[in-house]
Amino acid sequence: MGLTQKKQTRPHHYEYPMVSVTVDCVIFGWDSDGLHVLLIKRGEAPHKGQSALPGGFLRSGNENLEQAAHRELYEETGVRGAHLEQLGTYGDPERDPREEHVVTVAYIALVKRIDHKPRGGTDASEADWIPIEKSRRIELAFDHNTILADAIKRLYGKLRYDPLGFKLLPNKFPLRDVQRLYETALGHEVDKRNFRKKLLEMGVLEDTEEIEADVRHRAARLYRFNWSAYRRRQAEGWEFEI
Amino acid sequence: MGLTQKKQTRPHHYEYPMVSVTVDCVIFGWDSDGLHVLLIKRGEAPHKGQSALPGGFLRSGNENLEQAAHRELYEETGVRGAHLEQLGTYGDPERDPREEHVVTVAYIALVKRIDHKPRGGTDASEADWIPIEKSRRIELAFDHNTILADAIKRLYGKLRYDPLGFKLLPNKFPLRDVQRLYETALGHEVDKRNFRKKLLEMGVLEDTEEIEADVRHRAARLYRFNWSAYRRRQAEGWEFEI
DNA sequence: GGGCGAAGTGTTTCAATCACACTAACTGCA
DNA sequence: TGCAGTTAGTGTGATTGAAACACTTCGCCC
Repeated sequence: MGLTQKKQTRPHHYEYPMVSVTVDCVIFGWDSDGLHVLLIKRGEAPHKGQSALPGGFLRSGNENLEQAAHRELYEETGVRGAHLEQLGTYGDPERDPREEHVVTVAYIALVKRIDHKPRGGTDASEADWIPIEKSRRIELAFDHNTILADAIKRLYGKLRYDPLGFKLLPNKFPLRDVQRLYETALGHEVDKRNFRKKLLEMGVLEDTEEIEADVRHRAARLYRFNWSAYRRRQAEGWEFEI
Repeated sequence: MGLTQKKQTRPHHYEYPMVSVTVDCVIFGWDSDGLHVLLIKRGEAPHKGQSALPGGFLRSGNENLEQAAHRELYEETGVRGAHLEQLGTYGDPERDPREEHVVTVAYIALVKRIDHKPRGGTDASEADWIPIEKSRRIELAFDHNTILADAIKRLYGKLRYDPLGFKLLPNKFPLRDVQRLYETALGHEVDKRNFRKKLLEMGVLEDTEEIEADVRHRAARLYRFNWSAYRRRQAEGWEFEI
């Protein structure tokens, strides 16, 4: 298909202005210092120089929405193969100052931060990991503050009954980090013993028999999330829940 | 704005074919004989004559997505003021056989069936309530089987922790109907005594002191869902859950 | 080797859930 | 009018899961 133009007949609604479709990504990353979101500085108008969610136009006819999200993710931030899920679609006619009506499909992306040092892409002059609470106070381009708030709400809500959090943590992690992530999502502290007991009794964490390095205190054991054990238990009717 | 054309500049992606945006609605309705979904028979190509979800093109520039969904709902089925929530967006280039790339934003609509006798609109030669399990076996136009399946899954999942079900039931209902609705959603039977106890202890149902009429057995008391009591409890941190 | 910081570990109490069966009310028909 | 049929309405005890709670172990650093 490539750059070939399709015939542009529009039988039902030729009387309405053109629509453009973009995809935007809310990219979450975790490190020992908390949950972060990846924001870019816009390199082009509109809102040039302002912080924004990475995203761009759908290459219509050539790709589906999820492919577009993966592509934009890579082009703007160098992130590949992230876990992606659709958040929602934002289509207020006034949400984008450009001439045409721009409807955007927002995705949540979860990446293991350790694998992804951000880099700017063509559209983005820079990309930076911003701590989640700080990100809420930055004035973003378009309606990206709304999208970001919706994404955080969705992520926090979903973590409780979906082991999505392990897409954020590195492959091997101490239980402490799992607990911190859940404390962030739940908005309150949890009891260490109860938390560890519950988590380990699920039977989906594997002890790697390794311990963390380069810490200046007693080193913790590292665990790994066993996705196939998880799917097996799930198939038997069990459900993950924190 | 109306029919005025906006200038059709497309700075970033002029090399790609035109995109059209539609909205489609999965309209759920309940009656004593179970959960139903409203389907239309398409009056126009493509897929003329085939069953489909009601929907149509976004009047770009003039309305936002939710307004479009409300409008299509009314135009095609006569349903007004339904509870609407966005389900997701489907954008595979091959999902619609028409020339342009048609991206559709799907909505879930919950209506009190008693208020809405279906009628066909301009695009639809007829609209009919179809029992939910039967609807899954009908071959629908476009990718509407996928959308319908996603909608059912979402509805069933959400009913458990959101009192959404009461948007489907009439204003006054016997507890039996609530139980039936939840049994449908959960996929298994529940114990009557435990169910009633849990529901009533929430303090969000009001006894109307009326009983149902025209039944050939002992008539049940009718209850009403008290939305303001619900919001009050919710504001105190309580959460609805079945 | 003593102090610091975080890891790791069980038991008891309390609250929620689950399992379970009979009587009451109304209708329709003989 | 009473009997059969159908659904409404009601409480208790057993089991399970959740919550509260504090001390010892380990390794590093000075």
